[in-house]
This record gives sequence, C-alpha cells and structure tokens, in this order.
Amino acid sequence: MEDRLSKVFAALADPLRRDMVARLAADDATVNELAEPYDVSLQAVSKHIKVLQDAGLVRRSREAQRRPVHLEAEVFDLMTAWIERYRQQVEQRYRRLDDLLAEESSGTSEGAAS
Amino acid sequence: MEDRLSKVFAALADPLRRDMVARLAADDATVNELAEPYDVSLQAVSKHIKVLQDAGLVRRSREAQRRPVHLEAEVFDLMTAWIERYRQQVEQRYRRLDDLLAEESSGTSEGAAS
DNA sequence: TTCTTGCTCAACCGAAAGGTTGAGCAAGGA
DNA sequence: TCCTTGCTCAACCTTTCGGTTGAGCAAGAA
Repeated sequence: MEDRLSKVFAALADPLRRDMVARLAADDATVNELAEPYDVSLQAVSKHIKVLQDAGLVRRSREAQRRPVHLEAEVFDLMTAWIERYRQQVEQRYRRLDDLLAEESSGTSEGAAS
Repeated sequence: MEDRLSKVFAALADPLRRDMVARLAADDATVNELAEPYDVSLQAVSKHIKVLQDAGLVRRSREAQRRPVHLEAEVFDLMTAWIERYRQQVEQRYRRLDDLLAEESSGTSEGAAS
C-alpha cells in the first residue's frame, strides 16, 4: 500500500484507531493515556499510533520522556475531497435522470399515467 | 471486523476498489466491464465487488446473465458525518486556544509583546 | 551513578486480505 | 437440446495485520 489516501482509509478502518482519533480530537494525549482504556498491551497501542502517524493523521513530539500525540486535522480534507467528488457526481446523474424523465412525460404526447 | 464504518473505510483503503467506485460514480457497470482495465483475474474483481457490497457501497441486480453493479451513494454520508464531527471538534479547540491567547494578551496587564 | 518512567524495537504467532486456478451454475442463443 | 456468456464458489498460496512477550533505550528523579 503506497499512496496517502489508502493509508488514511486503512488507518481509520480499525475501530480502536478511530476511537483514538476521536479522543485526540478532544485533546492531545500521551501513549500511556491513550492506552489506558483499552484491553491491549502498550506495545500494541504504540503500533496503532505508528499506523496513524504513517498515514499523516497524527504527529508525535517529545516532552521529557513523554511523547504526546497530536491530531493532524488537515488529512480530513483529503478524505472529504475524495468523497465529495464522487458524491456530487452521483447526484448529478440522478439530476440528469430526473430531467430526462420530466422531459419525457411532458414533451412527447400524453400525461395520463397508468 | 464488524461495524459498518470499519467495513466502509477498509473497502476504500484499496486503490483498485476506489477506482471502481470512481468509475461507478459515472455509471453502472457489469463485472466484466469493471474488470476490463485491470490486470487481475475476473475472480479477483468479483471478490472486490463483494467487499464493496458487504460495506454497503454497492448493490448488485440481475439483468439476463449480467450482474450490473450500482453505486449506493448514501454510505458517503456515513463517512462524511464521522469525519466532520471530529474536524469540527478540532477547529473548536483551535478557536478556544485563539480566544485564550487573545484574552491573555489584552486582559491581564501589558500589551508589549516581545 | 543508579533507578524508574515512558516508551520503542524485534521476533514471533494466528487470522485475514488479496491474488491465483479450476470447477460449476444460470440464463439467453443456436 | 446443447453451447456460450457472464459470472460465482472453492481451494490454495503468500503477504500483511494485529496481537503477544522480552529486551532495551532516553530522560528525569534519587
């Protein structure tokens, strides 16, 4: 898996990682803080953070021996852009179809729907 | 992997599947049509479609021996809702931080920024 | 300097993902 | 009826994912 968008979607495909993102939206947190509510090892959480980081969803700094994790909100734009493009395209299709149907039922003869 | 959102994100984590969605946004297509541009077997494409279907991104009908695939655009809303929620939360954090800084530099004494 | 805290790295494991090929089925067409 | 088209299902293989444990390192605290 190479490209950015693939990494972002893959990162968010895991419920635990989505939960982390949700919590990080409220506030930055250390690895220990993040790990606290979950029933997995600290190393597992550390790996999850790495996945989020590689996807560009999160940034890690250093503060004494702590490593606060910070949500990088710009990535959301990347997803939204992708999603909106196709959503709008589909909407246009429906709009065109509606127009076509409207045209058909008025333009060529009748009006008596069965 | 159980929940809907996880499936949707996982489905879109694959570039080939994203490309299929992009093409399906323009128009419905059969399995053969979808498979044509890719350098993988028809069976592989069939599997990919199944993944999209299980995520609710796509619906398959039957039309003679063909099985046209149709994009289900509503799922996009699910993603957008998830993303927007946290994006807005992060924005509010920044806004609060800005307010705090503004308050600090005006409210308590001074004005002479270094 | 030595201890403790907060984390990461490495090796390993089982399950799932994504690919292949081969068989087979359903629904027109000849 | 038998053939062809358009697909799916099943079995198998390799790679990746998410988890584990054990070792180790960096940076305050004693």
